[in-house]
Amino acid sequence: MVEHAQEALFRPVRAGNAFEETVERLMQSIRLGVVAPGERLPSERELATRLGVSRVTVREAIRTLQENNYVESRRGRYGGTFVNQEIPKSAPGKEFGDIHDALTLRKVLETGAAEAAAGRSLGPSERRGLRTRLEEASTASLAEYRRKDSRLHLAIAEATGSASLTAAVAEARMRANELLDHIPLLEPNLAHSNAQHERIITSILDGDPASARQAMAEHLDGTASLLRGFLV
Amino acid sequence: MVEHAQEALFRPVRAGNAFEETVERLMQSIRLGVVAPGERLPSERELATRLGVSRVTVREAIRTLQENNYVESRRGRYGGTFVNQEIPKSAPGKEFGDIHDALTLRKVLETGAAEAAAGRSLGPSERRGLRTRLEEASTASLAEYRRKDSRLHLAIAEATGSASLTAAVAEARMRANELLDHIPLLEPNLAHSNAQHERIITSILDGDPASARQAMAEHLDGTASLLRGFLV
DNA sequence: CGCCAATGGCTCGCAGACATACCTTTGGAG
DNA sequence: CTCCAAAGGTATGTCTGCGAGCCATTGGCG
Repeated sequence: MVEHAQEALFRPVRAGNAFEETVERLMQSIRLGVVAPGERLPSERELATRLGVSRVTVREAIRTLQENNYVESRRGRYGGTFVNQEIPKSAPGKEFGDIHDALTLRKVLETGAAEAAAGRSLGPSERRGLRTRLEEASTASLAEYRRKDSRLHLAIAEATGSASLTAAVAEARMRANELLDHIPLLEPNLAHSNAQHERIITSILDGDPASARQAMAEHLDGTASLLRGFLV
Repeated sequence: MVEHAQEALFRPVRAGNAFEETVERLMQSIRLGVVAPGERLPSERELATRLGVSRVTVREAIRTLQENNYVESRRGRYGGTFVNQEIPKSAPGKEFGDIHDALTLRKVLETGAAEAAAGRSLGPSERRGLRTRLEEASTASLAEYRRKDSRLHLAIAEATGSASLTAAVAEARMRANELLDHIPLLEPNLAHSNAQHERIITSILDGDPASARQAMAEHLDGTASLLRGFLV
Protein backbone atom coordinates (compact mmCIF):
# COMPACT_ATOMS: atom_id res chain seq x y z
CA MET A 1 0.00 0.00 0.00
CA VAL A 2 1.32 3.43 -0.91
CA GLU A 3 1.49 5.12 2.46
CA HIS A 4 1.70 8.75 1.46
CA ALA A 5 -1.02 8.76 -1.15
CA GLN A 6 -3.36 7.69 1.61
CA GLU A 7 -3.02 11.04 3.25
CA ALA A 8 -4.57 12.66 0.23
CA LEU A 9 -7.32 10.14 -0.28
CA PHE A 10 -8.22 9.49 3.33
CA ARG A 11 -8.42 13.17 4.24
CA PRO A 12 -11.71 14.34 5.83
CA VAL A 13 -14.68 14.02 3.48
CA ARG A 14 -16.06 17.37 4.49
CA ALA A 15 -14.25 20.55 5.46
CA GLY A 16 -16.86 21.53 8.04
CA ASN A 17 -20.57 21.31 8.68
CA ALA A 18 -23.10 22.70 6.22
CA PHE A 19 -23.31 25.98 8.09
CA GLU A 20 -19.57 26.62 8.16
CA GLU A 21 -19.18 25.71 4.51
CA THR A 22 -21.96 28.09 3.57
CA VAL A 23 -20.44 30.97 5.52
CA GLU A 24 -17.15 30.22 3.81
CA ARG A 25 -18.67 30.37 0.35
CA LEU A 26 -20.51 33.59 0.92
CA MET A 27 -17.44 35.22 2.41
CA GLN A 28 -15.42 34.05 -0.57
CA SER A 29 -17.82 35.58 -3.05
CA ILE A 30 -17.61 38.88 -1.19
CA ARG A 31 -13.87 38.92 -0.55
CA LEU A 32 -13.06 37.89 -4.12
CA GLY A 33 -15.31 40.66 -5.37
CA VAL A 34 -17.77 38.42 -7.19
CA VAL A 35 -20.45 40.37 -5.34
CA ALA A 36 -19.18 43.91 -4.89
CA PRO A 37 -20.01 46.36 -2.06
CA GLY A 38 -23.50 47.79 -2.50
CA GLU A 39 -24.59 44.85 -4.63
CA ARG A 40 -27.21 42.32 -3.64
CA LEU A 41 -26.64 38.65 -2.97
CA PRO A 42 -29.06 36.24 -4.61
CA SER A 43 -32.20 35.74 -2.52
CA GLU A 44 -32.10 33.27 0.35
CA ARG A 45 -34.30 30.86 -1.54
CA GLU A 46 -32.08 30.98 -4.60
CA LEU A 47 -28.91 30.56 -2.56
CA ALA A 48 -30.41 27.57 -0.79
CA THR A 49 -31.11 25.92 -4.13
CA ARG A 50 -27.77 26.72 -5.69
CA LEU A 51 -25.65 25.86 -2.67
CA GLY A 52 -27.63 22.69 -2.06
CA VAL A 53 -28.44 23.50 1.56
CA SER A 54 -31.67 24.36 3.33
CA ARG A 55 -32.86 27.93 3.59
CA VAL A 56 -32.49 27.72 7.35
CA THR A 57 -28.80 27.06 6.95
CA VAL A 58 -28.43 29.91 4.47
CA ARG A 59 -30.14 32.27 6.90
CA GLU A 60 -27.91 31.23 9.78
CA ALA A 61 -24.87 31.87 7.58
CA ILE A 62 -26.19 35.27 6.51
CA ARG A 63 -26.90 36.18 10.13
CA THR A 64 -23.26 35.45 10.91
CA LEU A 65 -22.18 37.74 8.09
CA GLN A 66 -24.52 40.43 9.43
CA GLU A 67 -23.06 40.15 12.91
CA ASN A 68 -19.60 40.56 11.43
CA ASN A 69 -20.67 43.61 9.38
CA TYR A 70 -20.21 42.03 5.99
CA VAL A 71 -23.81 42.50 4.84
CA GLU A 72 -27.15 44.08 5.71
CA SER A 73 -30.58 42.66 4.97
CA ARG A 74 -33.71 44.58 3.99
CA ARG A 75 -37.18 43.11 3.87
CA GLY A 76 -39.93 43.49 1.33
CA ARG A 77 -40.01 43.21 -2.42
CA TYR A 78 -36.81 44.68 -3.94
CA GLY A 79 -35.27 44.00 -0.55
CA GLY A 80 -32.56 41.43 -0.05
CA THR A 81 -29.12 41.05 1.45
CA PHE A 82 -26.61 43.72 0.43
CA VAL A 83 -22.84 43.80 0.76
CA ASN A 84 -21.59 46.63 2.96
CA GLN A 85 -19.28 49.32 1.60
CA GLU A 86 -16.68 48.57 4.25
CA ILE A 87 -16.01 44.94 4.96
CA PRO A 88 -13.91 43.80 7.92
CA LYS A 89 -10.33 42.71 7.47
CA SER A 90 -9.91 38.97 7.72
CA ALA A 91 -8.82 37.76 11.10
CA PRO A 92 -5.09 37.16 11.35
CA GLY A 93 -3.55 33.97 12.61
CA LYS A 94 -3.63 30.88 10.42
CA GLU A 95 -1.04 28.17 10.30
CA PHE A 96 1.96 29.23 8.33
CA GLY A 97 2.99 25.64 7.84
CA ASP A 98 0.92 25.33 4.71
CA ILE A 99 2.18 28.40 2.90
CA HIS A 100 4.06 26.13 0.57
CA ASP A 101 0.93 24.07 0.02
CA ALA A 102 -1.23 27.08 -0.80
CA LEU A 103 1.26 28.81 -3.04
CA THR A 104 2.16 25.64 -4.93
CA LEU A 105 -1.45 24.89 -5.70
CA ARG A 106 -2.18 28.46 -6.72
CA LYS A 107 0.73 28.61 -9.09
CA VAL A 108 -0.13 25.30 -10.73
CA LEU A 109 -3.77 26.23 -11.20
CA GLU A 110 -3.33 29.80 -12.34
CA THR A 111 -0.43 29.31 -14.73
CA GLY A 112 -2.30 26.31 -16.13
CA ALA A 113 -5.46 28.36 -16.50
CA ALA A 114 -3.63 31.16 -18.31
CA GLU A 115 -2.09 28.70 -20.72
CA ALA A 116 -5.37 26.87 -21.30
CA ALA A 117 -7.27 30.10 -21.84
CA ALA A 118 -4.73 31.25 -24.43
CA GLY A 119 -5.09 27.91 -26.18
CA ARG A 120 -8.82 28.29 -26.77
CA SER A 121 -10.62 30.31 -29.39
CA LEU A 122 -12.50 32.82 -27.27
CA GLY A 123 -15.85 34.32 -28.21
CA PRO A 124 -16.38 38.08 -28.46
CA SER A 125 -18.09 38.32 -25.07
CA GLU A 126 -15.27 36.47 -23.37
CA ARG A 127 -12.67 38.73 -24.97
CA ARG A 128 -14.63 41.77 -23.95
CA GLY A 129 -15.01 40.43 -20.42
CA LEU A 130 -11.26 39.97 -20.05
CA ARG A 131 -10.54 43.50 -21.30
CA THR A 132 -13.15 44.94 -18.95
CA ARG A 133 -11.68 43.19 -15.92
CA LEU A 134 -8.20 44.29 -16.93
CA GLU A 135 -9.37 47.87 -17.19
CA GLU A 136 -11.12 47.67 -13.82
CA ALA A 137 -8.03 46.32 -12.11
CA SER A 138 -5.72 48.90 -13.65
CA THR A 139 -7.85 51.81 -12.47
CA ALA A 140 -8.58 50.39 -9.03
CA SER A 141 -7.63 52.21 -5.87
CA LEU A 142 -5.50 50.56 -3.22
CA ALA A 143 -8.59 49.78 -1.16
CA GLU A 144 -10.40 47.89 -3.87
CA TYR A 145 -7.37 46.41 -5.60
CA ARG A 146 -7.42 42.94 -4.09
CA ARG A 147 -11.03 42.51 -5.13
CA LYS A 148 -10.62 43.74 -8.68
CA ASP A 149 -7.46 41.68 -9.02
CA SER A 150 -9.33 38.54 -8.00
CA ARG A 151 -12.11 39.27 -10.46
CA LEU A 152 -9.59 39.50 -13.26
CA HIS A 153 -7.93 36.25 -12.29
CA LEU A 154 -11.29 34.52 -12.00
CA ALA A 155 -12.23 35.80 -15.45
CA ILE A 156 -9.08 34.17 -16.83
CA ALA A 157 -10.04 30.88 -15.19
CA GLU A 158 -13.53 31.13 -16.65
CA ALA A 159 -12.05 31.67 -20.08
CA THR A 160 -10.78 28.09 -19.97
CA GLY A 161 -14.37 26.92 -20.22
CA SER A 162 -13.83 24.51 -17.34
CA ALA A 163 -16.17 25.11 -14.41
CA SER A 164 -14.23 22.89 -12.04
CA LEU A 165 -11.00 24.64 -12.89
CA THR A 166 -12.66 27.97 -12.13
CA ALA A 167 -13.89 26.66 -8.80
CA ALA A 168 -10.45 25.35 -7.95
CA VAL A 169 -8.83 28.68 -8.80
CA ALA A 170 -11.35 30.52 -6.62
CA GLU A 171 -10.57 28.21 -3.74
CA ALA A 172 -6.81 28.52 -4.15
CA ARG A 173 -6.95 32.29 -4.47
CA MET A 174 -8.97 32.52 -1.31
CA ARG A 175 -6.34 30.60 0.61
CA ALA A 176 -3.53 32.65 -0.87
CA ASN A 177 -5.35 35.93 -0.18
CA GLU A 178 -5.73 35.04 3.47
CA LEU A 179 -1.97 35.05 3.61
CA LEU A 180 -1.52 38.09 1.40
CA ASP A 181 -3.86 40.13 3.59
CA HIS A 182 -1.12 40.25 6.19
CA ILE A 183 1.38 42.10 4.06
CA PRO A 184 1.10 45.70 2.95
CA LEU A 185 0.00 46.60 -0.55
CA LEU A 186 2.14 49.41 -1.96
CA GLU A 187 1.69 51.67 -4.98
CA PRO A 188 4.85 50.41 -6.74
CA ASN A 189 3.71 46.78 -6.37
CA LEU A 190 0.41 47.78 -7.81
CA ALA A 191 1.87 49.44 -10.87
CA HIS A 192 4.09 46.45 -11.46
CA SER A 193 1.12 44.14 -11.10
CA ASN A 194 -0.86 46.09 -13.65
CA ALA A 195 1.92 45.86 -16.20
CA GLN A 196 2.03 42.11 -15.68
CA HIS A 197 -1.74 41.81 -16.01
CA GLU A 198 -1.47 43.62 -19.30
CA ARG A 199 1.06 41.10 -20.57
CA ILE A 200 -1.02 38.14 -19.42
CA ILE A 201 -4.22 39.33 -21.05
CA THR A 202 -2.49 40.34 -24.24
CA SER A 203 -0.92 36.91 -24.53
CA ILE A 204 -4.25 35.22 -23.94
CA LEU A 205 -6.08 37.38 -26.47
CA ASP A 206 -3.27 36.79 -28.97
CA GLY A 207 -3.58 33.06 -28.43
CA ASP A 208 -0.03 32.59 -27.20
CA PRO A 209 -0.16 29.89 -24.48
CA ALA A 210 3.55 29.77 -23.69
CA SER A 211 3.75 33.50 -23.26
CA ALA A 212 0.57 33.61 -21.17
CA ARG A 213 1.93 30.94 -18.84
CA GLN A 214 5.27 32.69 -18.56
CA ALA A 215 3.67 36.03 -17.77
CA MET A 216 1.37 34.53 -15.17
CA ALA A 217 4.24 32.64 -13.55
CA GLU A 218 6.27 35.82 -13.16
CA HIS A 219 3.23 37.65 -11.84
CA LEU A 220 2.58 35.05 -9.15
CA ASP A 221 6.24 34.62 -8.25
CA GLY A 222 6.34 38.30 -7.47
CA THR A 223 3.69 38.16 -4.79
CA ALA A 224 4.93 34.79 -3.58
CA SER A 225 8.43 36.04 -2.88
CA LEU A 226 7.00 39.20 -1.34
CA LEU A 227 4.98 36.99 0.96
CA ARG A 228 7.85 34.73 1.91
CA GLY A 229 9.96 37.80 2.62
CA PHE A 230 7.42 39.21 5.02
CA LEU A 231 6.55 36.06 6.84
CA VAL A 232 9.89 34.36 7.27
CA MET B 1 -21.81 41.39 -10.17
CA VAL B 2 -19.77 39.02 -12.34
CA GLU B 3 -22.41 36.58 -13.50
CA HIS B 4 -20.31 33.65 -14.60
CA ALA B 5 -17.99 33.52 -11.62
CA GLN B 6 -21.08 32.95 -9.52
CA GLU B 7 -21.53 29.56 -11.06
CA ALA B 8 -18.23 28.47 -9.59
CA LEU B 9 -18.72 30.02 -6.18
CA PHE B 10 -22.39 29.25 -5.69
CA ARG B 11 -22.07 25.62 -6.69
CA PRO B 12 -23.37 23.05 -4.15
CA VAL B 13 -21.40 23.09 -0.91
CA ARG B 14 -21.33 19.33 -0.69
CA ALA B 15 -21.11 16.79 -3.48
CA GLY B 16 -23.39 14.32 -1.72
CA ASN B 17 -24.25 13.11 1.74
CA ALA B 18 -21.59 11.76 4.08
CA PHE B 19 -22.34 8.19 3.08
CA GLU B 20 -22.01 8.81 -0.66
CA GLU B 21 -18.84 10.80 -0.22
CA THR B 22 -17.32 8.03 1.86
CA VAL B 23 -18.17 5.36 -0.71
CA GLU B 24 -16.62 7.59 -3.35
CA ARG B 25 -13.36 7.97 -1.43
CA LEU B 26 -12.98 4.31 -0.70
CA MET B 27 -13.71 3.40 -4.31
CA GLN B 28 -11.16 5.96 -5.42
CA SER B 29 -8.45 4.52 -3.22
CA ILE B 30 -9.16 1.08 -4.65
CA ARG B 31 -9.55 2.07 -8.29
CA LEU B 32 -6.46 4.28 -8.22
CA GLY B 33 -4.51 1.41 -6.70
CA VAL B 34 -3.63 3.14 -3.45
CA VAL B 35 -4.90 0.00 -1.78
CA ALA B 36 -4.13 -2.94 -4.07
CA PRO B 37 -6.06 -6.22 -4.41
CA GLY B 38 -5.39 -8.52 -1.46
CA GLU B 39 -4.37 -5.60 0.74
CA ARG B 40 -6.23 -4.43 3.79
CA LEU B 41 -8.00 -1.14 4.21
CA PRO B 42 -7.34 0.76 7.44
CA SER B 43 -9.64 -0.40 10.25
CA GLU B 44 -13.15 1.02 10.45
CA ARG B 45 -12.22 3.04 13.50
CA GLU B 46 -9.18 4.51 11.82
CA LEU B 47 -11.08 5.33 8.63
CA ALA B 48 -13.79 7.04 10.66
CA THR B 49 -11.19 9.26 12.30
CA ARG B 50 -9.28 10.08 9.14
CA LEU B 51 -12.31 10.65 6.94
CA GLY B 52 -14.00 12.69 9.62
CA VAL B 53 -17.21 10.67 9.62
CA SER B 54 -18.77 8.34 12.16
CA ARG B 55 -17.92 4.69 12.23
CA VAL B 56 -21.54 3.93 11.42
CA THR B 57 -21.19 5.79 8.15
CA VAL B 58 -17.92 4.06 7.33
CA ARG B 59 -19.56 0.71 7.91
CA GLU B 60 -22.49 1.53 5.67
CA ALA B 61 -20.05 2.55 2.94
CA ILE B 62 -18.04 -0.64 3.35
CA ARG B 63 -21.21 -2.71 3.24
CA THR B 64 -22.01 -1.12 -0.11
CA LEU B 65 -18.54 -2.03 -1.37
CA GLN B 66 -19.06 -5.60 -0.15
CA GLU B 67 -22.38 -5.88 -1.95
CA ASN B 68 -20.68 -4.72 -5.13
CA ASN B 69 -17.82 -7.21 -4.71
CA TYR B 70 -15.09 -4.68 -4.17
CA VAL B 71 -14.03 -5.93 -0.74
CA GLU B 72 -14.51 -8.68 1.84
CA SER B 73 -14.42 -8.28 5.60
CA ARG B 74 -13.07 -10.72 8.18
CA ARG B 75 -13.60 -10.44 11.90
CA GLY B 76 -11.21 -10.94 14.76
CA ARG B 77 -7.76 -9.68 15.45
CA TYR B 78 -5.69 -9.51 12.27
CA GLY B 79 -9.02 -9.40 10.48
CA GLY B 80 -10.15 -6.35 8.56
CA THR B 81 -11.55 -5.35 5.19
CA PHE B 82 -9.61 -6.66 2.21
CA VAL B 83 -9.70 -5.61 -1.43
CA ASN B 84 -10.83 -8.40 -3.77
CA GLN B 85 -8.57 -9.68 -6.51
CA GLU B 86 -11.16 -8.92 -9.16
CA ILE B 87 -12.95 -5.62 -8.84
CA PRO B 88 -16.02 -4.76 -10.94
CA LYS B 89 -15.72 -2.50 -13.94
CA SER B 90 -17.10 0.94 -13.30
CA ALA B 91 -20.64 1.42 -14.47
CA PRO B 92 -20.88 3.08 -17.86
CA GLY B 93 -23.01 6.10 -18.56
CA LYS B 94 -21.91 9.49 -17.27
CA GLU B 95 -22.49 12.79 -18.91
CA PHE B 96 -20.13 13.34 -21.78
CA GLY B 97 -20.79 17.06 -21.68
CA ASP B 98 -18.02 17.64 -19.20
CA ILE B 99 -15.24 15.81 -20.99
CA HIS B 100 -13.65 19.13 -21.73
CA ASP B 101 -13.98 20.12 -18.10
CA ALA B 102 -12.39 16.96 -16.78
CA LEU B 103 -9.54 16.85 -19.28
CA THR B 104 -8.72 20.54 -18.92
CA LEU B 105 -8.47 20.27 -15.16
CA ARG B 106 -6.40 17.11 -15.34
CA LYS B 107 -3.94 18.60 -17.77
CA VAL B 108 -3.50 21.77 -15.74
CA LEU B 109 -2.98 19.89 -12.49
CA GLU B 110 -0.74 17.14 -13.75
CA THR B 111 1.55 19.20 -15.96
CA GLY B 112 1.80 21.69 -13.12
CA ALA B 113 2.60 18.93 -10.67
CA ALA B 114 5.32 17.52 -12.91
CA GLU B 115 6.89 20.93 -13.26
CA ALA B 116 6.66 21.69 -9.55
CA ALA B 117 8.10 18.31 -8.60
CA ALA B 118 11.06 18.85 -10.92
CA GLY B 119 11.62 22.23 -9.33
CA ARG B 120 12.08 20.86 -5.83
CA SER B 121 15.07 19.20 -4.30
CA LEU B 122 13.80 15.73 -3.60
CA GLY B 123 14.94 13.57 -0.71
CA PRO B 124 16.36 10.07 -1.23
CA SER B 125 13.13 8.33 -0.23
CA GLU B 126 11.11 10.42 -2.65
CA ARG B 127 13.52 9.68 -5.49
CA ARG B 128 13.42 6.00 -4.66
CA GLY B 129 9.63 6.09 -4.50
CA LEU B 130 9.36 7.60 -7.96
CA ARG B 131 11.71 5.02 -9.45
CA THR B 132 9.80 2.20 -7.79
CA ARG B 133 6.46 3.39 -9.16
CA LEU B 134 7.99 3.82 -12.60
CA GLU B 135 9.31 0.27 -12.48
CA GLU B 136 5.96 -1.08 -11.31
CA ALA B 137 4.10 0.65 -14.12
CA SER B 138 6.52 -0.47 -16.78
CA THR B 139 6.20 -4.13 -15.82
CA ALA B 140 2.45 -4.06 -15.25
CA SER B 141 0.11 -6.31 -17.19
CA LEU B 142 -2.80 -4.89 -19.14
CA ALA B 143 -5.18 -5.79 -16.32
CA GLU B 144 -3.32 -3.89 -13.64
CA TYR B 145 -1.98 -1.09 -15.80
CA ARG B 146 -4.53 1.59 -14.98
CA ARG B 147 -3.90 1.10 -11.27
CA LYS B 148 -0.12 1.17 -11.46
CA ASP B 149 -0.29 4.13 -13.81
CA SER B 150 -2.38 6.07 -11.30
CA ARG B 151 0.00 5.23 -8.50
CA LEU B 152 2.88 6.63 -10.49
CA HIS B 153 1.03 9.83 -11.28
CA LEU B 154 0.00 10.21 -7.65
CA ALA B 155 3.60 9.74 -6.58
CA ILE B 156 4.56 12.62 -8.87
CA ALA B 157 1.91 14.80 -7.28
CA GLU B 158 3.15 13.86 -3.82
CA ALA B 159 6.65 14.84 -4.82
CA THR B 160 5.46 18.45 -5.02
CA GLY B 161 5.08 18.41 -1.25
CA SER B 162 1.64 19.94 -1.53
CA ALA B 163 -1.08 17.83 0.05
CA SER B 164 -3.92 19.75 -1.53
CA LEU B 165 -2.34 19.47 -4.95
CA THR B 166 -2.08 15.71 -4.46
CA ALA B 167 -5.71 15.53 -3.44
CA ALA B 168 -6.75 17.58 -6.45
CA VAL B 169 -4.78 15.34 -8.81
CA ALA B 170 -6.39 12.24 -7.30
CA GLU B 171 -9.81 13.75 -7.82
CA ALA B 172 -9.10 14.83 -11.39
CA ARG B 173 -7.58 11.47 -12.30
CA MET B 174 -10.62 9.69 -10.96
CA ARG B 175 -12.90 11.71 -13.18
CA ALA B 176 -10.67 11.21 -16.20
CA ASN B 177 -10.38 7.48 -15.54
CA GLU B 178 -14.13 7.10 -15.50
CA LEU B 179 -14.04 8.28 -19.08
CA LEU B 180 -10.94 6.30 -20.04
CA ASP B 181 -12.50 3.10 -18.76
CA HIS B 182 -14.75 3.13 -21.79
CA ILE B 183 -11.98 2.87 -24.34
CA PRO B 184 -9.80 -0.16 -24.93
CA LEU B 185 -6.25 -0.32 -23.61
CA LEU B 186 -3.88 -1.74 -26.21
CA GLU B 187 -0.34 -3.06 -25.96
CA PRO B 188 1.14 -0.41 -28.28
CA ASN B 189 -0.45 2.39 -26.23
CA LEU B 190 1.04 0.84 -23.16
CA ALA B 191 4.55 0.68 -24.55
CA HIS B 192 4.27 4.26 -25.68
CA SER B 193 3.00 5.29 -22.27
CA ASN B 194 5.92 3.62 -20.55
CA ALA B 195 8.41 5.47 -22.70
CA GLN B 196 6.73 8.74 -21.83
CA HIS B 197 6.70 7.88 -18.13
CA GLU B 198 10.42 7.27 -18.37
CA ARG B 199 10.96 10.74 -19.84
CA ILE B 200 8.79 12.40 -17.21
CA ILE B 201 10.51 10.77 -14.26
CA THR B 202 13.97 11.33 -15.68
CA SER B 203 13.22 15.01 -16.14
CA ILE B 204 11.92 15.28 -12.59
CA LEU B 205 14.90 13.48 -11.08
CA ASP B 206 17.24 15.63 -13.16
CA GLY B 207 15.51 18.73 -11.87
CA ASP B 208 14.41 19.96 -15.29
CA PRO B 209 10.96 21.57 -14.82
CA ALA B 210 10.40 22.66 -18.42
CA SER B 211 11.21 19.23 -19.76
CA ALA B 212 9.08 17.50 -17.12
CA ARG B 213 6.10 19.69 -18.01
CA GLN B 214 6.61 19.11 -21.71
CA ALA B 215 6.84 15.34 -21.30
CA MET B 216 3.75 15.21 -19.09
CA ALA B 217 1.80 17.38 -21.52
CA GLU B 218 2.58 15.05 -24.40
CA HIS B 219 1.73 12.04 -22.29
CA LEU B 220 -1.69 13.40 -21.35
CA ASP B 221 -2.46 14.71 -24.83
CA GLY B 222 -1.99 11.19 -26.11
CA THR B 223 -4.74 9.70 -23.99
CA ALA B 224 -6.89 12.79 -24.38
CA SER B 225 -6.94 12.61 -28.16
CA LEU B 226 -7.47 8.85 -27.96
CA LEU B 227 -10.49 9.54 -25.79
CA ARG B 228 -11.92 12.23 -28.00
CA GLY B 229 -11.50 9.95 -30.99
CA PHE B 230 -13.47 7.17 -29.38
CA LEU B 231 -16.25 9.20 -27.93
CA VAL B 232 -16.99 11.70 -30.67
C1' DC C 1 -4.54 -24.07 26.96
C1' DG C 2 -6.32 -19.75 28.31
C1' DC C 3 -5.98 -14.90 27.98
C1' DC C 4 -6.57 -10.68 25.55
C1' DA C 5 -5.95 -7.26 22.12
C1' DA C 6 -7.79 -5.75 17.90
C1' DT C 7 -11.06 -6.26 14.61
C1' DG C 8 -15.89 -6.24 12.62
C1' DG C 9 -21.02 -6.19 14.12
C1' DC C 10 -24.77 -3.85 16.51
C1' DT C 11 -27.97 -0.54 19.13
C1' DC C 12 -29.83 3.71 21.04
C1' DG C 13 -30.42 8.48 22.03
C1' DC C 14 -29.09 13.22 20.66
C1' DA C 15 -28.02 17.16 17.69
C1' DG C 16 -27.82 19.19 13.17
C1' DA C 17 -29.84 19.85 8.86
C1' DC C 18 -33.77 19.52 6.09
C1' DA C 19 -38.46 20.29 3.85
C1' DT C 20 -42.47 22.65 4.31
C1' DA C 21 -45.56 25.76 5.53
C1' DC C 22 -46.96 30.12 7.04
C1' DC C 23 -46.25 35.22 8.61
C1' DT C 24 -44.50 40.03 7.87
C1' DT C 25 -42.71 43.71 5.30
C1' DT C 26 -42.11 46.50 1.34
C1' DG C 27 -42.64 49.15 -2.91
C1' DG C 28 -44.14 49.14 -7.71
C1' DA C 29 -48.08 48.23 -10.91
C1' DG C 30 -52.63 48.91 -12.01
C1' DC D 1 -55.27 53.87 -3.15
C1' DT D 2 -55.31 49.09 -3.39
C1' DC D 3 -53.33 44.94 -4.50
C1' DC D 4 -49.81 41.64 -4.67
C1' DA D 5 -45.36 39.71 -5.87
C1' DA D 6 -41.04 38.99 -3.85
C1' DA D 7 -38.19 39.35 -0.33
C1' DG D 8 -36.82 38.34 4.64
C1' DG D 9 -38.59 36.17 9.29
C1' DT D 10 -40.49 32.21 11.95
C1' DA D 11 -42.08 27.62 13.45
C1' DT D 12 -42.45 22.47 13.32
C1' DG D 13 -41.93 17.75 12.43
C1' DT D 14 -38.72 14.39 10.15
C1' DC D 15 -34.59 12.19 9.10
C1' DT D 16 -29.74 11.72 8.62
C1' DG D 17 -25.47 11.29 10.82
C1' DC D 18 -22.94 11.12 15.03
C1' DG D 19 -21.11 9.59 19.53
C1' DA D 20 -20.68 6.13 22.67
C1' DG D 21 -20.99 2.00 24.34
C1' DC D 22 -21.27 -2.96 24.17
C1' DC D 23 -21.09 -7.66 21.82
C1' DA D 24 -18.90 -11.41 18.90
C1' DT D 25 -15.00 -13.29 16.67
C1' DT D 26 -10.36 -14.40 15.84
C1' DG D 27 -5.48 -15.62 16.25
C1' DG D 28 -1.10 -14.80 18.55
C1' DC D 29 1.32 -14.78 23.03
C1' DG D 30 2.44 -16.30 27.42
